[in-house]
Amino acid sequence: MNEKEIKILNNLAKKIKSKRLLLNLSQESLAIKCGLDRTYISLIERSKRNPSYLSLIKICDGLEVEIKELIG
Amino acid sequence: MNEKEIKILNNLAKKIKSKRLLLNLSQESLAIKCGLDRTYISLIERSKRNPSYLSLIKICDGLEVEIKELIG
DNA sequence: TTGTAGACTTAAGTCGACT
DNA sequence: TAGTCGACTTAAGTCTACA
Repeated sequence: MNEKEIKILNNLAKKIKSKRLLLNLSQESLAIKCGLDRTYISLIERSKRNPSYLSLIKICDGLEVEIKELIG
Repeated sequence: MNEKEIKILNNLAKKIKSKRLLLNLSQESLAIKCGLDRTYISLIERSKRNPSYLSLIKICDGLEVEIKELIG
């Protein structure tokens, strides 16, 4: 994983976390809405994981946003 | 993998393939541009794989499109 | 509430070879 | 040129538990 990729994941992480906080959701409640694991949400928000396309979509659903808002 | 998810991957696959053909690229030449394996491009175009976020970005780079064009 | 760690299962992604 | 297969390595994603 090179510098550019790390930056991309950092950017995604920040957006997910800020959207989650806007909704006043805990990592756990977001995880439940997404159908993903809480520890996994934690990893993503710290740029430790490169989520799959389908996982990204689940997270968008949980955050009630369009994918475009997370990756634009 | 449920029906909805299969549909999502089918949609992605179709868009990738059509963009690739627009550029007159073979799967192999796209794979080289992307830095991914040819057999993997083949799998994605047949909806057999759920690519990671970073892989999606590589594919967009190879296809010279914005991500929004593939997932919109 | 979140981070982290370890152990685990499944899937991503590579590679070589053949049709 | 593209599909497929098998074997392989790495990473995604889950789960329990604790600071």
